[in-house]
Amino acid sequence: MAFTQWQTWPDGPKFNKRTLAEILDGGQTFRWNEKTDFFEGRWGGNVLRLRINKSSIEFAAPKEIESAQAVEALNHYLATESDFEALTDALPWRSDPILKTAIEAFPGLRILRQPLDETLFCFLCSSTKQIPQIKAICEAIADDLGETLADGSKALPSWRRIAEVGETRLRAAKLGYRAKYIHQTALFLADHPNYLEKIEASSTEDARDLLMQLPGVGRKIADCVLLFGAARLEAFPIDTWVQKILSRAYGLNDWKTGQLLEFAHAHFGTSAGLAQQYLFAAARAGIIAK
DNA sequence: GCACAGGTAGATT
DNA sequence: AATCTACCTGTG
Repeated sequence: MAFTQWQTWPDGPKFNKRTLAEILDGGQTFRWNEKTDFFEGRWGGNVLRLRINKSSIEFAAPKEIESAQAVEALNHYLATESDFEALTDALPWRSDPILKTAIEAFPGLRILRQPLDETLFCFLCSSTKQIPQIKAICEAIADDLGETLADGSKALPSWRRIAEVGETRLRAAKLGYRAKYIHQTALFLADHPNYLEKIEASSTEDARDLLMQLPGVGRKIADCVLLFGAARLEAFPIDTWVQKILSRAYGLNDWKTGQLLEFAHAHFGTSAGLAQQYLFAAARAGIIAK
C-alpha cells in the first residue's frame, strides 16, 4: 500500500503547478485528485503521484513498482517525445491576442496520451456533467467493477467487464441516461473484436467515423477521444465552453458547428486541439471572455 | 422550486 | 437540413 519516496523524473517536462493542475485535473482526464501537496492519479494499470519541487517534477510510485517502469509509463502518458513547446510556438498566437493570453497563462500545457478505452468511457460519462461529477461517477464505477491496483485502489473496468453487467448496475453509479449508451457501447464492442485497435490504426477521419458509430458518441465525444486518447492533435472538440469562446471572444456569433470546425482548422492548423485546450483552460479560469 | 451542466439521438417541422 | 426535446442526477 505504501509509496516510494519522491524521485526526480529524469528529463521530465517543465511546467509550473498551475499548468500541472490544468493538465491533470482540467478536463482531459477524470482520474487525478489533488492531495495536500501532490496529485495522485490512475490510468490503465498504473497509479502514481506527481508534484512540483523547485520547478522540476517528482514522482512516487507504489513500492511494488520499479522506478524505471513508472518513468516509462509517465513518458508515454505525458507524451514526452512530443515537443509541445514547438507545437505551441507554431500556433497563430502572433496574430491572435486571445490565444496569446491563454498560452501565457498556462505555459507548458500538454495534451495527454491516455488509454483509448478509458478515454472513451470517461467521455461517455461526461455529457452535461461538471468535472467533479464526472470524476465521482468514474470513481464509483471503478470501485464497483475495476481490477485492484498496486496501492489497493481500483482501475476503471474493461469494456468486456462492462458488457457483462447490466445497465442497472451502471445506473447505481449515478450515470443516469448515460448508462444506456455505455451499456450499448460495451455490447457493440463485444460484438466487434479489435474495434478500438482498428480506430487507433486508422486515419483521424476514419477513426472519427468509427467512433461515431458507437451508441452515445457524437462529434464532440469522438473528438475528445481522438484528442486525449489517440494523440490526434488536429481534433477540435466543440463543447459549450469552446462554442461560447468562439462566439464571444472571436465574434463568431450564430456560426454552425460545421462552420466553427472549418474556422478552427483554418485558423489554428494541425494542432487545433492543443489551441482548444489553451482556450478551454483560460476560459474556465476566467482569463478570457466566456 | 428551478435552471443549468465539457451531448446525443430521435422526432418534428 | 435545421430546429426542438427527452434523457438522469447533482448543484447553486
